Amino acid sequence: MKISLVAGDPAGQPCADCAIRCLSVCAALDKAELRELVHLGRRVDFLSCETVFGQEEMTTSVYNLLEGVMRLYKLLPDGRRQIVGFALPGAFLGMAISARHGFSADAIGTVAVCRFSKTSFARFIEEKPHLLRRINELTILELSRAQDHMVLLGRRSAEEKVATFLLSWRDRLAQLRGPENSVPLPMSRQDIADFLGLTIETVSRTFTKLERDRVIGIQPGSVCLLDPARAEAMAAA
Amino acid sequence: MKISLVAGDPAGQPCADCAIRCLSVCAALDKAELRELVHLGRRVDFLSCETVFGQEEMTTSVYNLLEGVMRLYKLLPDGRRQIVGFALPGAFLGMAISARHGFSADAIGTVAVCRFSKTSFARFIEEKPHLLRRINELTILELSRAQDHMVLLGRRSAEEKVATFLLSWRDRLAQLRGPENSVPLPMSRQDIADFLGLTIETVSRTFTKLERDRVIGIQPGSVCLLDPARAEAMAAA
DNA sequence: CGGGCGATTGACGGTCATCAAGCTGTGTGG
DNA sequence: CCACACAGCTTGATGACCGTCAATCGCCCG
Repeated sequence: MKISLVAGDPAGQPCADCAIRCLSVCAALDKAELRELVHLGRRVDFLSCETVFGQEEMTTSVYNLLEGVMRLYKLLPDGRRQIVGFALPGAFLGMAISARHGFSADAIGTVAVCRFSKTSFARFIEEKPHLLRRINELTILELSRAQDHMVLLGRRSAEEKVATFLLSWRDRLAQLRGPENSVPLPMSRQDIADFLGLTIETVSRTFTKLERDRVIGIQPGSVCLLDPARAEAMAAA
Repeated sequence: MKISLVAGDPAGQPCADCAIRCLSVCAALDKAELRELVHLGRRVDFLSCETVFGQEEMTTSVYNLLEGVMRLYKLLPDGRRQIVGFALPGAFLGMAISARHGFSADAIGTVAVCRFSKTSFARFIEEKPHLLRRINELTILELSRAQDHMVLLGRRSAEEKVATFLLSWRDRLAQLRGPENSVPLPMSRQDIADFLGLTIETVSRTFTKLERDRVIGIQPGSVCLLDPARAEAMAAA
């Protein structure tokens, strides 16, 4: 299952005809700036489950996600995992105050990123308020998603969690590929569980319950939203 | 219970000798810029439990918290509440992409803020990359706190939640007022419960359990960390 | 003294985690 | 072509943790 949109030629003009430019941080740049940026960044590909960067590693690079989906997660010392988000093409990752990454990021399916050295990107950014503003906007958007997710984790039942997840994942995909009632789920049940603060068994049971109630249809690698209205009602806003 | 640090004279020079300037977004500004900013902002005071801004209200202003503590929370249609954070002096609130606030903010105890009209502040910010960078840093810090909190909400037990909360709240206060084993808790048990994704009863029971175990001492309006090491162990990193 | 609010404590039950078994689809090798 | 293995997912039985409901306490203030 690939969520990918085709990105620019890895060799030739990575930026000029980059398919996700309009979504990404680069949307803020003009042609001259893009030409400058080409020399700083480098396309890197990752296979499924490979780690792009790990929690506590030094933050040497920043990343622009071109194709694929990534899971961003934090681990507790005893191995419990919380996925703090899924990244889609256009996401800008690796910005951190501290010298070390606060979470790990790895590929769900194959992934392509544009990697920049943190220092050269920081130099590039200086005195480019429009780019800074764009980065700030993305950060605020991420923060707002995080706040929504706190409500989900702290105050919603298992059923509400699953319904909310399916709807908001559908909406995020719709922004990339247009509206669609079939919702691809490239991540595993375990990933979904670790995102929603549940166990894999509860996620599985809730999926089958939603299917019995004719709210969704379960297919390998995706679900179909048969009754979006009921799903919205279950999500309880 | 007041966490306040004295802020500048509301009449005279609100910025020049503002006690929290070094903590706030204004730390990025030089004297000339501060003089300019004085005319844009206006000090506003709030009584306990008054609302500074509400979820879904238009974002007409941005706020710099000068004194006091605020709770930031989201409500579900059925009234369930999740507190997404507590704001301390130096916090910069009200930045949002959307035209409406994503959460409500109200005063815990008396509060003083510096209020700016969003549009005039936006104009002031233009072409001030150093200020923009400072705002971005605060946003990233907030995002990082949100991610930590997602782990707490999704993957920690009640006891771990409470222990983690007490330690991290102590650490935040320490940044303002210096280290201290007595931890003021200006917020109610209900606030703590809604922050930790628990009920008030569970919070109360967990507090008394920690007291029985000689980890904390409970006083009206604060707790004393008797055994910080044990607390750290219970928090499980 | 009485009212009221916040916090605490207790009894009980439900939701979801845990443990364990079975299922399904895919790839592999005989 | 089929047996087998394996991983991911589903299903079932059981119980713990924490939510719910209710009573009580402590304190402040009128």
